[in-house]
Amino acid sequence: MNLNTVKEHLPYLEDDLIKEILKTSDKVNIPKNTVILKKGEYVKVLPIPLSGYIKVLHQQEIKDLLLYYIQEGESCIMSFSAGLENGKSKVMAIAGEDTTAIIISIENVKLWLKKYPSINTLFYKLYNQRYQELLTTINDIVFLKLDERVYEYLRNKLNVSKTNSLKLKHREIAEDLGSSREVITRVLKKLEIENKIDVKSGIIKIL
Amino acid sequence: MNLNTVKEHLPYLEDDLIKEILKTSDKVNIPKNTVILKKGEYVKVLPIPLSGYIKVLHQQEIKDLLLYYIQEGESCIMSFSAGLENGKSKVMAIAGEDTTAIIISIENVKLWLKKYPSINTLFYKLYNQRYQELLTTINDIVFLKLDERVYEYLRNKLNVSKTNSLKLKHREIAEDLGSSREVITRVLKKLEIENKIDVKSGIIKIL
DNA sequence: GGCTTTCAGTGACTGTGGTCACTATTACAA
DNA sequence: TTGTAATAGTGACCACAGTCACTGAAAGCC
Repeated sequence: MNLNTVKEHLPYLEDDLIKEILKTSDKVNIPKNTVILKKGEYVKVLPIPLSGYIKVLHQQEIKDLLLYYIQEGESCIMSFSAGLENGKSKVMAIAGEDTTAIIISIENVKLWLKKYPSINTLFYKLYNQRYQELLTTINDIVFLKLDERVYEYLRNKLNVSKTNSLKLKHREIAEDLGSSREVITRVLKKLEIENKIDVKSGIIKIL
Repeated sequence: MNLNTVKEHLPYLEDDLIKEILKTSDKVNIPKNTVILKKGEYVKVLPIPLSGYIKVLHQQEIKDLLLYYIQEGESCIMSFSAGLENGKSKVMAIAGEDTTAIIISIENVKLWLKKYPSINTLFYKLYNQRYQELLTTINDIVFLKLDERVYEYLRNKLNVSKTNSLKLKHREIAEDLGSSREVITRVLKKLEIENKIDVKSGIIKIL
């Protein structure tokens, strides 16, 4: 892994900092569906995906709810603040597909915050982005009906996975949206009849 | 307004910074229900309440939805990031009661970020707090039934207003929760029957 | 006092989406 | 190929909460 590869994903950071990140951090492969962080765990590291993406879920006893995706060059900034205060995570993070990521220790981030103030700018940017995404999530939940929510979910997922079709189990969609399988089946059928999506042998396309 | 008064509310900041805040920022009185920031407006100042509180709402065409309160010594950190990037606000801020606040210009904050790195720590703390509150809000919306949501809303409101009873119109509750008046009437009656609250001539107490 | 406006209370009705119970289909391994 | 598990599809049912159309009660004002 060289400087330019990382720079491509993290254009906001200065070279010295990237060098230091490379020196002290590991690059790891995370298979799809690996749990990276559980609710209640102490946050000790910060993963930054270079390929693939990470799903961040709100975790309740019974149901989960997808909050947002962490994509290339981003980071779960929210667990970072938890990390800074030695706090426990309130969310769960799972690899959405096979993902390669840089793993940075919170301790190092603390050092870099002092040495490289530019990192603050990046963090504020990321905070802002996450906040926007959370607002969108709230908006969808409160104001959209389930069929619209499913549609938005599919569009978003297509965007994040950089493909033009999705192979998803109804079960998965239901879990991400905090709904139930049968209902998703119904909704998908409805969307198909309305010519908003196309489903052929389990592969969903948006029209 | 002297250094100690402010220090009391903002214990994380160093004296020099507080002095500079005092020198360059105004203290203003904001009457209840004054709109401080609308959705879509550019964020130019950062209000920090010294007494009273500010309600932050998600604003949709028809309905609003209460996101959280900004209390003494806190700040709407989320509009701050919007401010940093010259962005527009995604939320609406209203004085929840008669409020006194320090008004800091974003331009000054930008300067101070470089001069006083300690402000970053404070901001991360606040970011984290807002994030937690948003998560709680999402949680309540998705997983709680309306009666439980109303109950949590009342408890929270009591906390924020530092009183032990609330004089609220059903209308107001409905607006904050994105529901409708009649439904709130029904729910309050139910909560009363269940001995969770007590309502006497429009004044609500929690039991 | 009466008059008007605002707020609260109530019953009837409805749509959405969650649950249950079951069948049909597909995928895959022995 | 057949058996088994996983996934999808479907109809019946129901609870929650939103809407409508009112009536009743309080509050404010001349």
